[in-house]
Amino acid sequence: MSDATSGPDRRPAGAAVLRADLTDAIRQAALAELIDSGYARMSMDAIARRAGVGKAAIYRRWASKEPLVLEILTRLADEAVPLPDTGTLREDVEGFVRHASALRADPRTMRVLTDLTAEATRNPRLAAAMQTSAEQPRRAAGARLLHRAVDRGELPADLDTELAVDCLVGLAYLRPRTPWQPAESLDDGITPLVEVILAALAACRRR
Amino acid sequence: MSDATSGPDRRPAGAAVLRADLTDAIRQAALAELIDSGYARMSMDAIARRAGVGKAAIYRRWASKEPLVLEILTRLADEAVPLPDTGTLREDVEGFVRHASALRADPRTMRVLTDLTAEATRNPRLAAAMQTSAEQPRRAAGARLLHRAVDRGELPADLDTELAVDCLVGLAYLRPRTPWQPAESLDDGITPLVEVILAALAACRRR
DNA sequence: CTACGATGGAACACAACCGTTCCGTCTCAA
DNA sequence: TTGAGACGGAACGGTTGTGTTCCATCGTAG
Repeated sequence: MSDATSGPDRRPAGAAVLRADLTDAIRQAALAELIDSGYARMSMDAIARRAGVGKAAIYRRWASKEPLVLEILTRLADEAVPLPDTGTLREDVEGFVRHASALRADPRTMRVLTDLTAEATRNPRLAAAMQTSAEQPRRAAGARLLHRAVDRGELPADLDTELAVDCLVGLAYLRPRTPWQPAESLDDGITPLVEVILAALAACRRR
Repeated sequence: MSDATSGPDRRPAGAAVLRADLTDAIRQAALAELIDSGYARMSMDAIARRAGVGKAAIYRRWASKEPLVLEILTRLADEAVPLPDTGTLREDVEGFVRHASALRADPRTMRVLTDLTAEATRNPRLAAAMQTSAEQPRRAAGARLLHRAVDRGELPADLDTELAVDCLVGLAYLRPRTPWQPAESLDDGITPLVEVILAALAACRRR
């Protein structure tokens, strides 16, 4: 079948091309299903139904659920991580914490995040994608934020960057990882938390 | 059927009682399935197969998968949280961190933890059970540890306990929540982490 | 204009799971 | 000794999912 049209004069053929709008509708429906049902429970039938397409249209583009989800995850990650750069460590940290608590306030994000984290436990490809797409950009943003502070002399020159990033990310994203119950208006609690983070960062010295 | 044997002289009947060893075998098999497949994918058939019992034996004890898992979770939680009490804050914290990093080193625990966390996003009963069984005991242990330190004067009297518990639990369990990749021998990294936690705790003052 | 090929929709065969129901057997409280 | 009832095992009907295949239709590159 592969060379059915081959011959002395290969006519590369007429038209009919994957419609980009459908490709997009499928991606959107898949994300919605992922949010509603989670990775394990989401079904190709439901995606097709939701997108208003035939299942064939999906399988023409992706071999199965996994590559579809991986692509969605990668695309989501490409939406940049806003990196605060206010000129002072305190305000940068505050921006970082605010962004984290905004994540927590969004149940859709929470579901996808915890869901894929769990799934990554059993799926190495997904784990790699999560690390690349979710963890690394945030750690990188944190690291840049810290380096600037070191340059300004707001943090010790012998800062243990790895440990400091752990602390920054860990404390800022602490609550987003425990989905039990309502996103209390963290605005109240942000200032003391920033204070604590600053104290912790100052203690992250090498050796 | 409920009063088929009722009458003037209700004979409370003969014998045949749920066999405790089977009940236990089922619980064990269910936990194994939960670890291997996760909540969403685990099936009653697989549990029965694994336990070497008929499905009827399971449904005689639990109405469905949910109450079965809830019971298992509750029982696991009853295995006490070891609460270090060494007499100094530093050593208590170190014990706390060690226990957390031991959890991370155990892939079975990691899978169940992340899995049920994700599931809790969609199942309020499970969320409540997780909070009661997983979160509260650890927070309570942390709070007691902190109160002792305050009494000894190792922490300020106006300690914001809630925030401090957040920091302690958050920093100690940071890595256990991101399952990507190998449990690096945290023994190396424990001392600096303890140092950071101590600094953070000291900064958790009220107002 | 033409014909290539993607389209939505439907149906396919196959598998897994659920929760129930039926067996014939065996255990144990009364 | 008796009989209520739990036991393993098997099968049930119904539902849901997967990935494939067929169709008549329609948009479009050549």
